[in-house]
Amino acid sequence: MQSQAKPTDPQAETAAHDFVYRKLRSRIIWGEIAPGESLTLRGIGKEYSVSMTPAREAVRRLAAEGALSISASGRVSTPVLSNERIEELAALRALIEVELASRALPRAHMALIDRLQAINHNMTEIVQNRDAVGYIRANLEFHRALYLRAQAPAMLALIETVWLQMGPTMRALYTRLQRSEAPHYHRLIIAALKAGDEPGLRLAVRSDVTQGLKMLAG
Amino acid sequence: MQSQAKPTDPQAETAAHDFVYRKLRSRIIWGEIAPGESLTLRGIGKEYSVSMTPAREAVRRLAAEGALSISASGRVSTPVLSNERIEELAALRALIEVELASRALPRAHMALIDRLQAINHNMTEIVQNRDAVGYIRANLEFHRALYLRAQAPAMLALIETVWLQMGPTMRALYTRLQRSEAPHYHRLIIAALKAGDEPGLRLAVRSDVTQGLKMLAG
DNA sequence: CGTTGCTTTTTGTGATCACAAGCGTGCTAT
DNA sequence: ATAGCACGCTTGTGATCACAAAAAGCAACG
Repeated sequence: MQSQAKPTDPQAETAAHDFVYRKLRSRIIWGEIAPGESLTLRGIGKEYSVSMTPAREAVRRLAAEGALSISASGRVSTPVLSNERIEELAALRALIEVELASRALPRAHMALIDRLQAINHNMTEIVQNRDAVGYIRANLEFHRALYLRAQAPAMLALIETVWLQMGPTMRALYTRLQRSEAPHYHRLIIAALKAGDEPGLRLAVRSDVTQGLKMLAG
Repeated sequence: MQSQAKPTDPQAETAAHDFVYRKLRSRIIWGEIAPGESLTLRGIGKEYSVSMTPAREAVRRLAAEGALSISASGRVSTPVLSNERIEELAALRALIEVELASRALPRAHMALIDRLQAINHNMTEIVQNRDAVGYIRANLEFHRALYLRAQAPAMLALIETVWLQMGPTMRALYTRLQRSEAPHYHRLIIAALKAGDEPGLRLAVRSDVTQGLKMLAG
């Protein structure tokens, strides 16, 4: 029995390809998939109970965002980043995130600062549990919460594609590193926000973003 | 008679979906399609003699890059940008292109400067012919030639997606504007390159990129 | 004359299939 | 024992179809 097309909704709940896209995207951006790990369309389809068609569309979309790489023969895998590429992506993060933070600063209310502090507090616990995925997840949540205040959707979308590209590599980096404490630059960010200190905020964000890179080079 | 699959090559020449993607991408980035213009999968397929499948994949890829927007019901059209979004995209151009130019500077040979001058010279002719598409095309060629020297593929890829998003709107802007001369900031860029003047180069690029925006606001 | 209702057409979505290339495995020959 | 080759399985690609929803065209009514 082939029930053809979507049995119930068109894309009211969310289309199948979009559902698969979101699921995969989360796994990638949170570093749940190792760099260079390969995926198959049929495998993805089976995992989410859809046919190859929506799986293919989700994969194409992610590939367009740099979250997946497709070989010449069409094989799908998470990208393995060279050191040069990591440096570039970190530079992009520094460039764009500093701008976002700067734009968010005048709009930062107390509620935002409270939320950032709460997230940051959670991170100290996560770190003690040696939970790399949880760490990345909370870290992104921290940055996203801040940048949302910038009211700059295009910039936010762009920086998220950069995060996406770094996802698998970040996980490899963090598990190798085993941090012992929450990022202390986050506290500098919060302090600068409280003080309304723009230069300090820019520096703190830039430092936080490029800090991981130094460990890689060292 | 259904000849199923690709009759000759797998993706040796380039897969059908990739072919369609490239064609559409060119048309969009050069401003050959007006903002808000709508496309259909069957129409695209017919235009390039392929079925809906590769057309759909090309469209998804372009949508992921922001070159096309897809309505809640799945309808495909070129995006209509709000003024706020244009300002954001221009800010992103300024941010990233200044960085790219800066990285290209130490690598800029005489051959590059000659090429930039040649492109710029062509633009004066194109302007007199009132050829908006040709203008955008040459302008992008100018910038791309410069940024290629930066040896920063991730940054270049990112900025190209920004250009893509602005494509249709740029055309609307330039036809409305009817420039009378080639962009004079290009000459400042070339001069700064020759002199090895980094601050001057950064300022010239930033001015060139944000100049179009001012006309919009005025 | 405009508006509301229904019917027809258009359009995107997802499943399925045939096909070809990739890739690995195991066998054979030297 | 190792190198080369052939076979089979895996995997991506593209065409086609059935379906549902949205859009457009059309008619009848206020």
